[in-house]
Amino acid sequence: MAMRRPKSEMSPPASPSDQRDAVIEELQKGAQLAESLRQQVELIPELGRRDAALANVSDISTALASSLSVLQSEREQYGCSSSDAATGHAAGAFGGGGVRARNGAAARARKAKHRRGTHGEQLPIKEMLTQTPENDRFHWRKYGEKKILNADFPRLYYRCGYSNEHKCPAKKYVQQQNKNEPPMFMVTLINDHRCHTLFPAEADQQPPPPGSSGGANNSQVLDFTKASLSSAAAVTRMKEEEDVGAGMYVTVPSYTYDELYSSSSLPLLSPKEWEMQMEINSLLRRHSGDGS
DNA sequence: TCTATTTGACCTGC
DNA sequence: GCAGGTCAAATAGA
Repeated sequence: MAMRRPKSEMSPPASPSDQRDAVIEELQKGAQLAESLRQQVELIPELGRRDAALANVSDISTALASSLSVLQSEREQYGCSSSDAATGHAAGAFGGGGVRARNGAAARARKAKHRRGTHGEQLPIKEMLTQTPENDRFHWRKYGEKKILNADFPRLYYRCGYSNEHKCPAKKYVQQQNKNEPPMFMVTLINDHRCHTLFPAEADQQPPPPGSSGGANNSQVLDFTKASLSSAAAVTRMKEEEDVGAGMYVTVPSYTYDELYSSSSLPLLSPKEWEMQMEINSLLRRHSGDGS
């Protein structure tokens, strides 16, 4: 599946390094917004809501840090400025920068291997650092675990839970990066899902496809989609969001407040918190849409 | 009984 | 030959 990046949304011509610097700058602004949001969220009196909101903010920060990290590695790859203190600082502030640097060689080797398909074509790969590797709305089935050289933690291998019945090629590698509380995980997604149509609004009332996890004991089956989202609008928006973010894996919801929270199982943000999160999302969306 | 997970063996690319 | 990725039999749990 080809990356979707409408040309009509592209920025006016600019050198790649200029565009990259602009994106870095905007991401840093986003990081500052996320930090402001975190401070506000900490004032929420209800413990449950506060923790849930903090987790959301943490995810946003992680996505931003991951994006910054990707851009920084691109800079190095293209021989631009050898160091970027601001970027490094921002990434480090979220706890992922150093870890990523330490495992950079392994990641590059992994990427190089997977970019070649059976006929030498490049495979779509997305990487991100996150504290919640399971929370990406898809249904995954674990098929392997491997101790990786010079890594403190084993790598876990997942494939789409509908890989058989719908020939969905999506795979996901998850590797814990540190012993922090909560720990950070490097998530590598390979291939796009072809099973989007499995999650229409009515999916809530339908049993899983034949042969799938009808009686899942679900200790490792990661399926948040059907439980989390029930409105057709939200599901449609989710897919649009994935399309926009395909080039730079930043999965941040962009539904309206009422739309998403009409479903019951998601942690709640106040309208004000929601507004701030949407502002961050628009930054991310703008640059994932026109960045190169 | 059925389905998912675990884990050692095997395969593949470098 | 090594390391990473995948397979598949054994196992666990609902």
